[in-house]
Amino acid sequence: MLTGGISKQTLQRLPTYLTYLKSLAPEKGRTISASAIAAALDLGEVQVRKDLAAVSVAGKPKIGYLVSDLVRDLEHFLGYGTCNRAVLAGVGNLGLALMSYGGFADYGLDIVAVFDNKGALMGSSVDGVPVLPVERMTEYCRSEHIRIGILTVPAAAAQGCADAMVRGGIKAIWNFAPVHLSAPPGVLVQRENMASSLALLSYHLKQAEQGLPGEAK
Amino acid sequence: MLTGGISKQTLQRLPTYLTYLKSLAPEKGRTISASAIAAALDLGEVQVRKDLAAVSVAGKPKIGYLVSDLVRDLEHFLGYGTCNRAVLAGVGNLGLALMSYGGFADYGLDIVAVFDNKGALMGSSVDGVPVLPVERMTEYCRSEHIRIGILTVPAAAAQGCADAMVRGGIKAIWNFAPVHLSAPPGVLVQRENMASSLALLSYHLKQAEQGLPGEAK
DNA sequence: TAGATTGTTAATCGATTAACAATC
DNA sequence: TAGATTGTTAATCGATTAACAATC
Repeated sequence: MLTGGISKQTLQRLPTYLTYLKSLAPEKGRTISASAIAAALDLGEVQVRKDLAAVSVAGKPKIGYLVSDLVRDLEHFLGYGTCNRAVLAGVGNLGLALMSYGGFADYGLDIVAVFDNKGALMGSSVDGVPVLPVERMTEYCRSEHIRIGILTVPAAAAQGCADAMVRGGIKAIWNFAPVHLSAPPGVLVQRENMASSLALLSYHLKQAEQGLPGEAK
Repeated sequence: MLTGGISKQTLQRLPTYLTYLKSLAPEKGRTISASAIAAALDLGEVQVRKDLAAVSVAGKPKIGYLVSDLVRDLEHFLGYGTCNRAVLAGVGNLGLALMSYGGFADYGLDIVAVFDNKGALMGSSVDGVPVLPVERMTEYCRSEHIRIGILTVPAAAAQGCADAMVRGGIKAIWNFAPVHLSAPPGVLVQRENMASSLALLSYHLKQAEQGLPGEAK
């Protein structure tokens, strides 16, 4: 359980509810039951009710939830209104992909500067965001009060980059580099671990193979 | 617990151990203790021992683990030797990023064809991998016995693409599109959920803010 | 031998699920 | 009212951690 009484798992499911609810045809006054949401997202219905109860007061017995209220409460809880400014380090393929990917603006994330050490890029801009030399990152973060850093540099450069971010006052690092980073207490490192996901996929295949012809369960 | 007696969490940690062990200077006969690994990766030492015991016979009291044995056992368990051929659908920024990202070949993944519906791309190739029209994906997967599909198409196209993959006999889908996908039993959908990660980051910031000036914990 | 370190068994913790009470 | 649906309290399940036994 995190501070504030909401579990990590619940928190991670909230954006999924929101995306689903927003994908529904926006009829005025439209309602939906927890069971319908659960069926659409392959979740338990009690779990859906518990998750929603944590962020919304909306549910009405016999009727369900007013979709528009739920969307409003989820967006408010997740802070999709308030913009979090972020910097990104490492303007390679992955960095560029993230900048163009689905508009993080929808999620309240605003990438305001990107940093790299390839001289050729300096002074240029990507999607209207300036590209600056990494040496200036700490100073930039401090003076602009940036609190989120996104790391898409190679593994070998990641810890150094993270340290520079921490010195600049950054409190949350989204790490795409394939290494474990250490950071002082109070700084959250959220790792996007591609290798972990891949491990699940390939283990599943191995099991399915060996499990045949019996049910793969 | 998955089939085969290893928990999902353990499985997800294994690649992290492997990456860490490989990052060590490769001295012949080098050993390492569970406590040292735990300290380096911010894990509990009992957890490390339990995880390693699930995949390796290597540990010796008073001495620790022989790094080279551990690397060998982890690679074997994770199937990094045996190549899993995969197709990727959606040659946008993210698709390109994944193809160039850190060489998935190291993880036993081999992207052998990519699919898109932008006419301009047809017949061309990316990193030596041919770009084909999506209409041919099902047939291609079936005839080439592909079992892994990577989805980097826009949300609106994702379910249709996944269905085409399933018809082609694919058994594991790595989904980067921001939607929940449904798939028949026996087909694993592993979602890379960027919005979930962002939710953790921004919640952490919100808490840190409100928690001040007290300790953020 | 004594001590460091592994591996296992038992206890704790947290999250999910089931049963039920509340209510529109 | 009766029935559908929410929300909560209790039970279950799984993973982590603590205590301890084994061993080089």
